[in-house]
Amino acid sequence: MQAPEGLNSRERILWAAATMLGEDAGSALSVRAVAARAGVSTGSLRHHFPRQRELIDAVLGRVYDVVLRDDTIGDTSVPARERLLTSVQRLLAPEGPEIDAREGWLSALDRYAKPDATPEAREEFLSIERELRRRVEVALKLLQDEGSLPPGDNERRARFLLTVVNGTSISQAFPAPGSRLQNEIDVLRIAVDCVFETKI
Amino acid sequence: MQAPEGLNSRERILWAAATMLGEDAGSALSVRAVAARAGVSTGSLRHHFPRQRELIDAVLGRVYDVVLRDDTIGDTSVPARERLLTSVQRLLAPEGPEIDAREGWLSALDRYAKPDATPEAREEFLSIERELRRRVEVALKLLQDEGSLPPGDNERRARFLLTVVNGTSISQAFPAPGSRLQNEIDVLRIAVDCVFETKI
DNA sequence: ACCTGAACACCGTTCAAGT
DNA sequence: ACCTGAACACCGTTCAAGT
Repeated sequence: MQAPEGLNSRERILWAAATMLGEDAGSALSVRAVAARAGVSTGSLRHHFPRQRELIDAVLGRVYDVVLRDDTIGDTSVPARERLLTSVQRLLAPEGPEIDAREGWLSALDRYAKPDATPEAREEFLSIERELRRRVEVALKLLQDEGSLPPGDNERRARFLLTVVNGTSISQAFPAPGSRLQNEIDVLRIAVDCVFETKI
Repeated sequence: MQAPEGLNSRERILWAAATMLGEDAGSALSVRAVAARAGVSTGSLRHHFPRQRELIDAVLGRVYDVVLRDDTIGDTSVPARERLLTSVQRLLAPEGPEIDAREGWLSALDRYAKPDATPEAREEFLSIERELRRRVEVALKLLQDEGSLPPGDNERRARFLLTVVNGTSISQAFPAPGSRLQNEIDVLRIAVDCVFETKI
């Protein structure tokens, strides 16, 4: 596979990395692999993205922009609590054609949580987490500006909510007998209530 | 540093790996580093531990034999909130200088979350989770009987707290730059506050 | 069986050199 | 500014060869 013509190097690199994210779990975003698919040298890649993490952050930022574009966090006809709940639920199971099940949080976890995972894989996981936390924080700020959420430390709140999402994803990974989905939504609801009701 | 004499190669390797776990997070367990400290060749290391994961599993298995026992949940001289916090913290990170909960959790996830994991392995993971949830529930009941915790659904509370613990363990597994431990305790504290302050 | 060390195929990063 | 490709210092794994 080769990058489409008419794109500058930076765009070709991002395109190459994005296509590789969609492929099977084994294909990590190595400098050489991305550079080859983009049709540029490793040096050029490094010129645009001095560290590997910057490349990964850039491509994930773009991918998540597409996936989470239609966020209904601003729909004031729905109670703020429900909107936040929907928002964090979405982090748990991203939908849409660009991201199939492989790219979901669970597979990311499965892919990166191995003891012998490379430091690069861990970096990639961390940048996904950063991106998600950023989005939760944006949602919280919106609700706060709107007056629906009491003033508080949104960075701390976001960290808390994302931790609960993480924990819920483990429950998803190991479905227990019984109505698991219900349990998971229930736990998320507790966390959202916590954000609204306790002083954080 | 060099491995103590009078140990066979396998033991020297495990000793070397164990000492490296105790050092700062940056020092990964690379084949060459462990072999060098153990005073053996990489080939010898590979003879005893054909894959890197087997080495890591082996050293963690040994290290995890040292686990917590004394639970101070009943010590009424300490505020109930602090006792619950300590209790759930303990689930997360069994203490001791040589223990690294991070790697332990990772290897657990790897063992049980793989697609080709046996049903027995998943069952084992689920039973560990059940056991932990049971412990949390017992702690909650104790605090409730004592009058420190408002009446509520302890089963639901326990499920919530364990989910947070799970999520926190992911954060531990992928330590972000900054004071990670502080952040994790902070998140647990929010969850414990939530249990005490909101109606669950 | 146990051990050696070279070799292989990767990795991220750096850098002198070109345009 | 943008790009090249070699070089450096790592990785885990394999393997013919020794004892």
